[in-house]
Amino acid sequence: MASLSTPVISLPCHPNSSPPTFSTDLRFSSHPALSLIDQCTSIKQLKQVHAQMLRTGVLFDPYSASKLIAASALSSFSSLDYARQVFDQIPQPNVYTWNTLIRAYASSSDPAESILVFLEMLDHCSECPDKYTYPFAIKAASELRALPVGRGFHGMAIKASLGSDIYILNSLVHFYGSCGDLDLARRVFVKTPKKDVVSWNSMITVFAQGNCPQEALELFKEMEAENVKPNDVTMVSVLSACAKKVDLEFGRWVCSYIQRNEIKENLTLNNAMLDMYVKCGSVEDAKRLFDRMPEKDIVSWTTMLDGYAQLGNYEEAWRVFAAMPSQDIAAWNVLISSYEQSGKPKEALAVFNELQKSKSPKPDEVTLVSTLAACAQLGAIDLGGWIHVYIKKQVMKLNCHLTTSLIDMYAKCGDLDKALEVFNSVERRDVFVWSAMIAGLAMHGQGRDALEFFSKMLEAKVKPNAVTFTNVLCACSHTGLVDEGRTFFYQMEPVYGVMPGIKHYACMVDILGRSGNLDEAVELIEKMPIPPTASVWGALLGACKLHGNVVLAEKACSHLLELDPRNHGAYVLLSNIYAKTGKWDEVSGLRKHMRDAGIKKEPGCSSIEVNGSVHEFLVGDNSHPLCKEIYSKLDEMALRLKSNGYVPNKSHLLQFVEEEDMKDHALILHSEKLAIAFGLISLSPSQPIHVVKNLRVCGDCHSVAKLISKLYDREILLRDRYRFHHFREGHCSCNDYW
DNA sequence: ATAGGGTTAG
Repeated sequence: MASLSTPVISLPCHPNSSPPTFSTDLRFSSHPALSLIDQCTSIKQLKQVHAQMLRTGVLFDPYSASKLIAASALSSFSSLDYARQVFDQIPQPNVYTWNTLIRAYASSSDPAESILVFLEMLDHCSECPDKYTYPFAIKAASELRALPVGRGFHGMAIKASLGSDIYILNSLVHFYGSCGDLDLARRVFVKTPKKDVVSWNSMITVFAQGNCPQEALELFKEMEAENVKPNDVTMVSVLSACAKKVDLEFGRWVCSYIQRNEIKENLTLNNAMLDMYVKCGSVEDAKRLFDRMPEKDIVSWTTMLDGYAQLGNYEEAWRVFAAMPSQDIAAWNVLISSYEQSGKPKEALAVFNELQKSKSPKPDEVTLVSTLAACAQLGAIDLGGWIHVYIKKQVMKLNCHLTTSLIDMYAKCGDLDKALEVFNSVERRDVFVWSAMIAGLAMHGQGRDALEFFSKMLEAKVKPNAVTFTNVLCACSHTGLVDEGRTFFYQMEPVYGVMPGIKHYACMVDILGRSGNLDEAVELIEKMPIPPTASVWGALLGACKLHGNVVLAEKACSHLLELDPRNHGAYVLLSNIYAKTGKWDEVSGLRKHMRDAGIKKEPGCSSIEVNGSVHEFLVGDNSHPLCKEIYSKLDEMALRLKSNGYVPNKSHLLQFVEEEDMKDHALILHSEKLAIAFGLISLSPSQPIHVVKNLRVCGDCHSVAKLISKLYDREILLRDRYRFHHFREGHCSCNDYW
């Protein structure tokens, strides 16, 4: 195509002067090819127009060429690569042509290319970037969240005397906001001399998306006071702020404001209203609006679907799913993630299976993140590993979200080595990747390694957040690292600027209490700047139980029951304390109250994955198809245990268990024992037995598992609500500290 | 003659 650099066909009415200038040649602007560009509906048609433009020489007019490039770059049927080819055929692209390409890349999936084209332009274009170039280039920097790059553009614009162009200033507000620097965004906004409605919209959007919904709403009021008339875009951001604040009352007011002020209701605005209603929990308001919307798209349907799913109304959610015009991957994702997040991981996996069967749409990264989280909950390592292979096969790039999910899944499924392998294999590690790895080590009782990773994280200049500290303190608690825990806790705010939240306090009470520093734990609770929650008193109660402190346990129980009146464990424990101390009136009073209020124990449930399917067992369960075999295995286990000197352990001073549970019979039927028996039957001797329990493992089951691991020479991995127990040769990885 | 800002899933 070398001949294309000089036209082979002479141009119609082309001036004879050389070199030719193509700038504002109106003879081309009415060329029939130009109106054809807008009518193209396929790449084939576009190529025909392209050929015609080449033949007639119209392509060498920069304005016409820009139109072709814009059509190639922005239409759904074309590709930017094609636009780039067109661009490379233009002998002397002018600033318009460059701008068109920079603009197209800025809003493409590869905004970095926009920056590269900008740099190319500096080298190859005789004209300087102008007031149109900067907003596009800044947009690319926003997409990339490339703070230094955008700051560079800001400086260049000022040098080019474009520093007070309102278009550039508005783009900069948006840019600094999307880089997370709300302060710089605000400074540009404040310094904008004649703010237009877009200036206000940009700043309101920055606040709404930057987790400052209150500031967004205040700025909206300020805008009103300044008599700037808001438009539909303003209202979309204001509604998004209401949704973030979960402020239904103000959200409803905004909807009536829109009608009173005759702001035109387009599809996007209606969708934002829908989203606000759904996020504020009023699916009824959403439904009323949905029914009167003149136009609906996939976003409207997905928002309704989300609304029902979030409220746990799956019947209605599935109805919406079936009724929507097409089920894109986002719709599937809503179902999978809402099941996963509401503690229904089996249902989440069932939906994922359906999706696999339906062949299309293809799972995306969000699907895999939610599905991996469901695998992690269930301990379903076979499916989790399958997804890992799937990611590799699809040559999907492991971004930080997926990396975090894989590490979390492998750690929670008991394969810490695989988790470390994933961690070591990636280049980019953000704070969530590091935190997940620290949590993984912590739950496997490797507290010292967890702290080692924490210091490596600091060396890598990754700033720890509240989640990191929860995991670090958790590591200290599981390994009994009291001094380290105390140090980190008191360094959080002054050294790392992370305010200790309720979880950190609960963790710290746990660390102190568990290690016997009950007085210090109580002192910490008394000095808390935020009111203690049930989890804080629960941690203290657990410590009292461990150290047999009846007086403090009674105090912790009454606080706990005040905050969580349906806490079964606290009632049982309190009534056992009363029984031990002879306060029989209190005992019967408590028992009556529990009966009347219908306070029941959360049933213990253990699951085990065998050959890719998950089997669940409840206490004394006899619903499994292999029930007979399981129970005869249990009898055999009981015999072997007894002949090895095992005596059921039922004599703690403070127990969370009720009288009826204390018989040998009930103990042997605890769900984890059923699952272990099933594992012994159905897995080969070399396969470790992975069991996941929803509650904390009881002391008796813990000693039984230790003995079984020795007597049957099997590895047992038991994950309870708080951590892992890795039983091997009669020992547990928790060293009986849990 | 041309071009800047907004909503939905972790």
